[in-house]
Amino acid sequence: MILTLNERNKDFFESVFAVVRLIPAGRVTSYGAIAKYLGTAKSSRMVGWAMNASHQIPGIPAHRVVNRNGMLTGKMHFSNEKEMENLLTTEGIEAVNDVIVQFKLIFWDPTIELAMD
DNA sequence: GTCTTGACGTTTA
DNA sequence: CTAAACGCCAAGA
Repeated sequence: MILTLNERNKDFFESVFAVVRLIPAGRVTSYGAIAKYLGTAKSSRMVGWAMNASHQIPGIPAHRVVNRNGMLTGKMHFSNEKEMENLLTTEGIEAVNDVIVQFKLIFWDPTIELAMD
Protein backbone atom coordinates (compact mmCIF):
# COMPACT_ATOMS: atom_id res chain seq x y z
CA MET A 1 0.00 0.00 0.00
CA ILE A 2 1.46 3.23 -1.10
CA LEU A 3 1.37 5.99 1.36
CA THR A 4 0.27 9.38 0.26
CA LEU A 5 1.71 11.89 2.60
CA ASN A 6 -0.16 14.79 1.18
CA GLU A 7 -0.44 16.47 4.49
CA ARG A 8 3.30 15.86 4.96
CA ASN A 9 2.86 16.55 8.62
CA LYS A 10 0.48 13.98 9.78
CA ASP A 11 2.55 10.85 10.29
CA PHE A 12 5.90 11.59 8.81
CA PHE A 13 7.57 8.90 10.84
CA GLU A 14 5.00 6.35 9.89
CA SER A 15 5.40 7.19 6.24
CA VAL A 16 9.15 6.85 6.44
CA PHE A 17 8.81 3.51 8.16
CA ALA A 18 6.42 2.32 5.47
CA VAL A 19 8.81 3.22 2.69
CA VAL A 20 11.77 1.67 4.44
CA ARG A 21 9.80 -1.50 4.95
CA LEU A 22 9.12 -1.58 1.23
CA ILE A 23 12.80 -1.62 0.43
CA PRO A 24 13.55 -5.07 -0.99
CA ALA A 25 16.48 -7.06 0.31
CA GLY A 26 19.69 -6.43 -1.51
CA ARG A 27 18.66 -2.92 -2.33
CA VAL A 28 19.35 0.39 -0.63
CA THR A 29 18.01 3.89 -0.77
CA SER A 30 18.94 7.28 0.53
CA TYR A 31 17.35 9.57 3.06
CA GLY A 32 16.94 12.20 0.42
CA ALA A 33 15.11 9.81 -1.89
CA ILE A 34 12.63 8.94 0.83
CA ALA A 35 12.24 12.56 1.78
CA LYS A 36 11.68 13.45 -1.82
CA TYR A 37 9.08 10.75 -2.20
CA LEU A 38 7.30 12.03 0.85
CA GLY A 39 7.46 15.53 -0.50
CA THR A 40 9.97 16.81 2.03
CA ALA A 41 13.03 16.64 -0.19
CA LYS A 42 14.57 19.57 1.58
CA SER A 43 13.96 18.04 4.94
CA SER A 44 15.96 14.91 4.43
CA ARG A 45 17.22 15.35 7.97
CA MET A 46 13.77 14.55 9.23
CA VAL A 47 14.02 11.17 7.52
CA GLY A 48 17.15 10.42 9.46
CA TRP A 49 15.47 11.64 12.58
CA ALA A 50 12.55 9.37 11.91
CA MET A 51 14.91 6.48 11.41
CA ASN A 52 16.36 7.13 14.80
CA ALA A 53 12.92 6.54 16.24
CA SER A 54 12.62 3.39 14.16
CA HIS A 55 14.87 1.67 16.64
CA GLN A 56 11.88 1.07 18.81
CA ILE A 57 10.02 -0.49 15.91
CA PRO A 58 10.91 -3.98 14.64
CA GLY A 59 10.91 -4.73 10.94
CA ILE A 60 12.61 -1.51 9.95
CA PRO A 61 15.67 -2.34 7.84
CA ALA A 62 17.47 0.87 8.64
CA HIS A 63 20.64 -0.71 7.32
CA ARG A 64 19.17 -0.39 3.85
CA VAL A 65 19.02 3.36 4.20
CA VAL A 66 22.15 5.36 3.61
CA ASN A 67 23.01 8.88 2.65
CA ARG A 68 23.28 10.18 -0.88
CA ASN A 69 26.92 9.23 -0.93
CA GLY A 70 26.11 5.59 -0.17
CA MET A 71 27.97 5.89 3.09
CA LEU A 72 26.86 3.98 6.18
CA THR A 73 26.39 7.08 8.22
CA GLY A 74 23.98 5.45 10.61
CA LYS A 75 26.12 2.45 11.46
CA MET A 76 27.04 4.05 14.74
CA HIS A 77 23.43 3.97 15.83
CA PHE A 78 23.21 0.22 15.58
CA SER A 79 24.11 -2.15 18.34
CA ASN A 80 27.54 -2.47 16.84
CA GLU A 81 29.23 -0.53 14.09
CA LYS A 82 29.67 -3.72 12.13
CA GLU A 83 26.04 -4.62 12.55
CA MET A 84 24.88 -2.46 9.69
CA GLU A 85 27.67 -3.52 7.37
CA ASN A 86 27.13 -7.11 8.37
CA LEU A 87 23.44 -6.95 7.60
CA LEU A 88 24.14 -5.43 4.21
CA THR A 89 26.70 -8.09 3.42
CA THR A 90 24.20 -10.76 4.40
CA GLU A 91 21.79 -9.39 1.87
CA GLY A 92 24.41 -9.44 -0.81
CA ILE A 93 25.31 -5.80 -0.55
CA GLU A 94 29.01 -5.20 -0.61
CA ALA A 95 30.23 -2.43 1.62
CA VAL A 96 33.83 -1.35 1.92
CA ASN A 97 35.15 1.36 4.14
CA ASP A 98 31.61 2.16 5.30
CA VAL A 99 30.63 2.81 1.72
CA ILE A 100 28.29 0.62 -0.31
CA VAL A 101 29.88 -0.72 -3.45
CA GLN A 102 27.88 -0.38 -6.65
CA PHE A 103 25.56 1.85 -4.72
CA LYS A 104 24.12 3.27 -7.90
CA LEU A 105 23.26 -0.16 -9.20
CA ILE A 106 21.43 -1.36 -6.11
CA PHE A 107 19.93 2.00 -5.38
CA TRP A 108 16.21 1.71 -4.81
CA ASP A 109 14.45 4.93 -5.62
CA PRO A 110 10.89 5.02 -4.23
CA THR A 111 9.92 7.77 -6.63
CA ILE A 112 10.72 5.35 -9.45
CA GLU A 113 10.05 1.92 -8.02
CA LEU A 114 6.82 3.00 -6.46
CA ALA A 115 6.05 4.93 -9.60
CA MET A 116 4.16 7.85 -8.28
CA ASP A 117 2.03 9.32 -10.99
C1' DG B 1 10.49 30.70 25.90
C1' DT B 2 15.57 30.31 23.27
C1' DC B 3 19.75 27.66 21.76
C1' DT B 4 22.11 23.53 20.15
C1' DT B 5 22.35 19.30 17.79
C1' DG B 6 21.46 16.10 14.10
C1' DA B 7 21.09 8.54 10.32
C1' DC B 8 21.14 14.94 4.88
C1' DG B 9 21.64 17.45 0.63
C1' DT B 10 22.60 21.31 -2.28
C1' DT B 11 24.97 25.46 -3.31
C1' DT B 12 28.94 28.74 -2.97
C1' DA B 13 33.69 30.15 -2.13
C1' DC C 1 39.30 19.65 -6.77
C1' DT C 2 38.12 20.37 -1.34
C1' DA C 3 36.00 23.16 2.46
C1' DA C 4 32.49 25.66 4.39
C1' DA C 5 27.73 27.74 4.66
C1' DC C 6 22.91 27.40 4.21
C1' DG C 7 18.28 25.40 4.32
C1' DC C 8 15.09 22.41 6.50
C1' DC C 9 12.46 20.90 10.69
C1' DA C 10 12.03 18.29 15.00
C1' DA C 11 13.57 17.16 19.78
C1' DG C 12 16.39 17.70 23.91
C1' DA C 13 18.63 20.84 27.30
